[in-house]
Amino acid sequence: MESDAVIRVMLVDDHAVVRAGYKRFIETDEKIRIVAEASTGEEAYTQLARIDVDVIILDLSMPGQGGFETLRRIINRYPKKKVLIFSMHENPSIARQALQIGASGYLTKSMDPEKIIVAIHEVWRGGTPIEEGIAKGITELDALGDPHTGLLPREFEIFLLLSAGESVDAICKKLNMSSRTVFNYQTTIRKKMNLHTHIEFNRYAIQRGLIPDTVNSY
Amino acid sequence: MESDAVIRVMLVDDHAVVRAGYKRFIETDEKIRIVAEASTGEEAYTQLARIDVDVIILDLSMPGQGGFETLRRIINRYPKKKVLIFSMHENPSIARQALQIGASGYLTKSMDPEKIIVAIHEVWRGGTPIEEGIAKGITELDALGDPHTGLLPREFEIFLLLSAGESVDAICKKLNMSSRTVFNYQTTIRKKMNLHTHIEFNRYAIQRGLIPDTVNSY
DNA sequence: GAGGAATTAGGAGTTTTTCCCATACTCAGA
DNA sequence: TCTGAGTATGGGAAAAACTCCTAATTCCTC
Repeated sequence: MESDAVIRVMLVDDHAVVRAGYKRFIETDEKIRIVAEASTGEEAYTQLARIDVDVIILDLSMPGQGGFETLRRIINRYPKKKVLIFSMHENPSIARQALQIGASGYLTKSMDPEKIIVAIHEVWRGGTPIEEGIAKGITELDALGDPHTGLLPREFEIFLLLSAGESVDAICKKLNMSSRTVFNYQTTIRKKMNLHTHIEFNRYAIQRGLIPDTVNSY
Repeated sequence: MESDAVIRVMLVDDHAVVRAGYKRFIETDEKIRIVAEASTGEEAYTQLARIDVDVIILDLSMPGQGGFETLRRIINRYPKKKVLIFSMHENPSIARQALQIGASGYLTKSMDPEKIIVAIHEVWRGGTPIEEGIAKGITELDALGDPHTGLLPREFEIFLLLSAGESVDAICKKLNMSSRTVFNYQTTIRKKMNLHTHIEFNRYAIQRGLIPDTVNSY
């Protein structure tokens, strides 16, 4: 990787409008070229087999197999590639989990557009650009130790899905795993967090901003 | 309003990157001009006092006073202005609510970028552009009516308890009845109301104010 | 490359839930 | 008073959801 080579970037975001938007923006830097785009995790994964990219810019909230699962698979199969999370979630717990899985950076959609370009360069140099507010939040979280911070990455992921009201069936389809596994995760989550019903899951998650409040947040 | 005048548009979206993105895109149509931008509802409202705009493109999910509240205020103070909702939520009941408050259209971020421009023109001509899938969902919702009015008194009572997060066990103790009975009620409620999980029970009940919102009520 | 953490899942048993009844009570109207 | 529609209650049997224990596999780290 020579320092003056062009960085080949893939954009993964399910909102075509949004993607089209920041694509133009990013391309104003001539050291960066968008060589691939995808609107689902599956599509992204397929494209990676054909197209050689350096940095993947990944939105976490996507239909189908979600952003976390996509991240996990990409990291697994292509450990050398840099995945830069570009999410609308301002939540440190989410960022923390993504970084733990192996993301190389975490940006939010509310940040200054200019900084995305800077971050792409930084990530390609081996850095880990994280939005300031988020970074601060993560260290605070680490200091506090909420019950959910004791969950393993996979447990946390399943916890979020359950909290959002997804059925075990839907989850095991989404993550391609046996229902037994999901049931087992559910049980350990219940024990670790001392939450009993799905409604309690939901309340907990909403209270900490881990999922949006479907009832009131619009 | 002459038909060949330029349409003055304001963008309200808390994600700067996203806004910057579709701003460029929309401006490729020379009949439309972005004359104002805001990243919060409050900011949008303030700007409206100074800047004359025809169409407001409003994202629903925003921090602070949410999108709904912003919509309500704008409609209230400036009933002549067209507000076009541009949301990532594919949910018909959300769209229904927004239109009921007075929005002039509902688009989602997953739709084809080209169509936004078409929709802006349509809204300015007095139309009500609504994404196809969403429109279909709304008519389905309207056809259904308020499902909980079809519950028998006892069913409704148990529905409320379940919605509040009480377990079947707790309910059968509280009401002095066999757990089988409560289970049976639960099943018929699920069928009558077409709600599957307890989280859905909870959301439904909170949305209609049938129970207090434990998460946000303090 | 041994040890530990994380992920996945099977077996076996328990609990919850559905589905299809049956019974009993109430109350309005013939 | 009888009748029948609507409501309230729950049993039996089967299915689905769930728990708990154990184990294989991979992956990471020292």
